[in-house]
Amino acid sequence: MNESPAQETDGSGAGDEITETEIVERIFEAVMERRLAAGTKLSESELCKAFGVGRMRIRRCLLLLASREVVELRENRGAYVASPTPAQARDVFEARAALEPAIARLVAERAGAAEIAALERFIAEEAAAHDRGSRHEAIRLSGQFHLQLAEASGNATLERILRELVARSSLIVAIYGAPGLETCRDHDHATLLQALRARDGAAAERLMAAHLQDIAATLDLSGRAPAGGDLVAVLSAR
Amino acid sequence: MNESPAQETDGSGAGDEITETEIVERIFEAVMERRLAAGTKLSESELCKAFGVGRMRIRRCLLLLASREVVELRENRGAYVASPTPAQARDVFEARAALEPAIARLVAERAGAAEIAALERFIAEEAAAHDRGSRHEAIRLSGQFHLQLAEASGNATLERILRELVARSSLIVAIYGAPGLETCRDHDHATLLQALRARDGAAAERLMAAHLQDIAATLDLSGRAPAGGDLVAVLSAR
DNA sequence: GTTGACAGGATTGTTAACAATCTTTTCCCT
DNA sequence: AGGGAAAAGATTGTTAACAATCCTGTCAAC
Repeated sequence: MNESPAQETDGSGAGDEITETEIVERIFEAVMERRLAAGTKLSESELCKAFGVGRMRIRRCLLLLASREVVELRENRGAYVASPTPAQARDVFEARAALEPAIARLVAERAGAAEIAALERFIAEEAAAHDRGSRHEAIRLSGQFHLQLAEASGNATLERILRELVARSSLIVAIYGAPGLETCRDHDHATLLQALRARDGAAAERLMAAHLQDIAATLDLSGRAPAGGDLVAVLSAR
Repeated sequence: MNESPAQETDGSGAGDEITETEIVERIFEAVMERRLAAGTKLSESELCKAFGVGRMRIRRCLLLLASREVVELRENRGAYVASPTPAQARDVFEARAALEPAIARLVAERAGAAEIAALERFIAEEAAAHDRGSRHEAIRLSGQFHLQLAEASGNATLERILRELVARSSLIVAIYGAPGLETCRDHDHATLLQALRARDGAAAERLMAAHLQDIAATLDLSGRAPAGGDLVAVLSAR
């Protein structure tokens, strides 16, 4: 119902080529910022037009996105933005609970002053967006903070893994989260940053664990998956 | 120099189709079992013949393997089994240090008796292979134990992530490990299993962390990456 | 004898057409 | 009028040919 999911800003000019990595990144961002909702169909021809590339390139991108479970590939049906099941939602937050406290500790112990300063600017933006009431911006920055932290850890593998988990978390919170609580509490981020500034790895680890648990606690995973779920179960429930 | 890297056992019969997931899995296993060494070229035509599928299918598989950094795709040069750099090696073991203790705790707290029994059988096989002196078998089972543990955690996301990390670890140990210490000490695995049987999550977590640290300690990451590395640096070193 | 360029062969990357499947519309029958 | 089957259209999956790049072996020049 919206316009093209992740459109080019330059009007299909015969300018420079876009890299497949950039396309994947663009779709990742669109998912994280909630411009692409779970279950949205990603038609090949539309994506070709949107990015101005051939079909093969798009198919490669969709395969890459599917390998990270951000999109779902259905046989002869096409690509759809993933709709995580309750079990998958639990898996994702369990994985984050394992990874992110360790990441926070790494950052506290080894990140440079410049990187921590960058995180501080980030939090300032986040708070400003929140006060300003720009919901999309707040959601974007909230997720981005976690990614920025992973980047500051200096571990490319952890960063890549977390990118996947954060994108999927965005879908999960949209589906199972309480309405209105779609962003991390910026206070949590600020407190965590204090521990980082103090180089207190143990505190950073603990605060991140608590922060993730708070987020997971706002989810209601009791029901069945809404999108793509069992229709008869949904209808027979009332 | 060897025969085909991961050959079909049924002689190219017009039997049943092989799935792309299975091809990826076969190559993953070949890497984990050291039948495919770091830097080995994976030519498309050879893989097509080996698995009896078209080129497109193979290219998709190579892209999936590249997305997990198990193979490296060089522009116009083809696909090669990845040769992790020292920095990547550090990243991989840092990620494992974050994930696997948490996995061990999950298994201790929630795995069924049947799954723990399966792990016990595994360790028995491992010890037998080790005593028997069948090195390949020992390496295979040693890595497989960690995967089996992830599977027993009941978390599909953690399992998938760890599969990637274990495969890459196999390459890393082959490159940077001390010769002869290419397998986990089976005693570590046995001790860990005791903690799992006792449902002692904290102990399992601690033992796994120590186990991974032991493995990482046997690596020598001081030099440059041998395969694909900077040749002048290697030569000017002596 | 060694170095450089050049041509031939092989391999990878891309494009386009074709085949198969799914979705939607239309039309006929009850 | 409602339901269902069949055809038309659209979308995805696959195959094959083409173009571009790289590697190898040969030959000439210094």
